[in-house]
Amino acid sequence: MGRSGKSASSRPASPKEPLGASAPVRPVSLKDIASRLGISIATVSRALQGSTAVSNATRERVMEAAREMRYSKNFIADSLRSGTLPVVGVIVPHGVTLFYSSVLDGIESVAAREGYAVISMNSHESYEEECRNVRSLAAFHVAGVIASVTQETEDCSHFDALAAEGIPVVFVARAIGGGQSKREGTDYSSVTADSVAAARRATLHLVRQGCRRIAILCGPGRLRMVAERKHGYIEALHEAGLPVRPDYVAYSAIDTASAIDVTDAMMDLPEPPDAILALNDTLLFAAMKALRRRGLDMPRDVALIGFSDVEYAADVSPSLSTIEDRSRLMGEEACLTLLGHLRGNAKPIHKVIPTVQRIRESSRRKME
Amino acid sequence: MGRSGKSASSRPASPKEPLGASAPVRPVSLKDIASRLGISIATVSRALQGSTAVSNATRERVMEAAREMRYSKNFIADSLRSGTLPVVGVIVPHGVTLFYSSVLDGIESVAAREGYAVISMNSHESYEEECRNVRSLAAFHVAGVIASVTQETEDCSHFDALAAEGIPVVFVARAIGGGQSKREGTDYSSVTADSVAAARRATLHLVRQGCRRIAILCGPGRLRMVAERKHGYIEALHEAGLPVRPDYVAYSAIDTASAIDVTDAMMDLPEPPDAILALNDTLLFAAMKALRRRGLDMPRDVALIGFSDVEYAADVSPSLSTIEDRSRLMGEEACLTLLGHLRGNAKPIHKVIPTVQRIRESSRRKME
DNA sequence: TTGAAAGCGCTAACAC
DNA sequence: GTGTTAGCGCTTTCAA
Repeated sequence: MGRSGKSASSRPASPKEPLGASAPVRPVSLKDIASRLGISIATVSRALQGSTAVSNATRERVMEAAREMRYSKNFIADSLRSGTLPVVGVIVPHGVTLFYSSVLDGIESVAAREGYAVISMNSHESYEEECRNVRSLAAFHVAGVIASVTQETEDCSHFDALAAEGIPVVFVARAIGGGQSKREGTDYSSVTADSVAAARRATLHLVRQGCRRIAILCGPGRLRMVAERKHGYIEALHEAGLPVRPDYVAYSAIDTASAIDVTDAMMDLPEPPDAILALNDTLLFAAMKALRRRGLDMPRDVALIGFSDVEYAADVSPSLSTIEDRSRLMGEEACLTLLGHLRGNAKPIHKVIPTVQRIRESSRRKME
Repeated sequence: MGRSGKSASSRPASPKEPLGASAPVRPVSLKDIASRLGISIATVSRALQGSTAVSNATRERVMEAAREMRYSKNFIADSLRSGTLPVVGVIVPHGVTLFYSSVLDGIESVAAREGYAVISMNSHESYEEECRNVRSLAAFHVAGVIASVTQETEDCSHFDALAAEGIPVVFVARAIGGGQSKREGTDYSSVTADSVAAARRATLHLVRQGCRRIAILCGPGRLRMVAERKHGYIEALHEAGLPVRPDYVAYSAIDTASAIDVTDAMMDLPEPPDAILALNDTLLFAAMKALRRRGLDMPRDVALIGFSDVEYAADVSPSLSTIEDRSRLMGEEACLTLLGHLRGNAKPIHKVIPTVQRIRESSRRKME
């Protein structure tokens, strides 16, 4: 455990604390208030809870003493009884992205409003670490968990341990199975983006711009989200009566260099694409760079649009058309869903959040 | 409190739980193991701690039973005794930036390694909220706190309440007073960027590129960091024998539209700048946009460099020269410093982290 | 209206 | 080597 609280708990009351490290003093407890007022701990507890079973006079005295002594309730003691901390646990696959930090922000704001704190953990896209995180949160007896699974995660059985202890789980952004395709295991609530619709709409936009050879630039990943976006793309091509060409469906590792290579390879085809739909911001910016290097004009030679939450997409030249996930909203909704479960609603809920499409210079050939 | 744990704790054991919400069961405790094995709770506790005062046979039996019964230690009970949770509290002024999310990531990785979880709170640049956050963390009895103060925060006395309870505090990225200018209050540890050196180096780089009319584009904010960066800029001008012209020191709100206006105003001067140093990424990208709109070439007409952690700065045209804070490292160092305090080191430590300068097309006129 | 006491899970001091 | 017990701070019966 590496607990060092030890040193603080066994406060040796050393006479000469170095520097401003003023002697650690036990925070005031109900006992302190009680003994000061010469009444019982139970009465103090009741008064502080605003119970009507306490005389006004007593309550007043207690309240004032508490204020004066700067009493603050010890959640831990409380939690030992109730079995859970007023804390929402969050697991994200990688924290250092605008997307996840705003999901987190959304969760946090709703949680804070309801008196819950947020413990967040990072699985770094590792299934093993995700399992560790789940165990940690269980050990902390958090009230509930919101998670975005890793790319490696193929089933959610490791979350069942939480459910077994009565800790509700909500998946956000990345879910597994869920929706209709419920499998043997527990069905968990989820809040996800409407990926199919988003990709379909973006593709149809490109069609309306006059593009006929529309490519899609995907990351790797077995994520449902990727499959859904591809599905929306294909759906749109069908609707438009355009063929689905395998050589226009490209996969790249999620780094700039790889994505540039993959884009170059597509543009080297005998019939290169006249539009690209990139599935995330790294791919989007890399595609832009690759096209510019080849001296191609966007959107004239190739129209470009991609999923991205990077605000600076609007500032570059050409400004980039993007599809934004409403990440903060997704966090908020996930937390609201969790709070619902915490209040007793046991039925899983599946929320689908629409995306926002921002058409900018990189894909606009004509006014729509 | 809005505690809904209630429902979970008073588990009504309703016979027909809807769906997979398997009946919430109290997690196994030492007591369960003890009674199963017919030994005392204390022995189980000792065995699990690997105490030598237990026979190997007993230890084995306990270990196996624990594994089998999927026992996991209840931190809360433990913490009720020790007075603190194995949790590091973090307060950031706004979570939704690459900078703070990587600081957080750095903190988290070090904390996790030592068995600590991380509770993060967002002050949204509001002094009042920061105070609330501090109180919450105190109420949670976190082991220690790492904070980045808001722009409004002018002193740290609200953190003294933590120190008074023996909860160590470390400031990261944004500190107050500190260093030499210690004031009456407690002196807290800090981990900050070497802002003076960073701005000085960037300015000297511009000088070496042949720029003589170097402007600085600042955000508002009374942050020490801003003052330091400006100081480094001025220092460099002095060194280079260049005058400090007040009309080249511009202030803008931190949004693209304002920054574009401010940049335009500078470029409308009779003697417009031939270089701009932007103090954050919003200002940097906005300046780029403004200059491009005026048909100015970067770096020929105006050399541009700015503080930024946005990786896509490398992908735009011209690629942008940047000064990056080593945000993740700052988080790691802050957490290490905190752990040091947790282990008993009471002396405040002030770490200064150097920045990384990446010269790209927007400011490179010649090889250096 | 108030108090006394039990108990949440765990550790540590003190028996034996 | 193992058991017994007290106690961390709080809420909640049960009595008075």
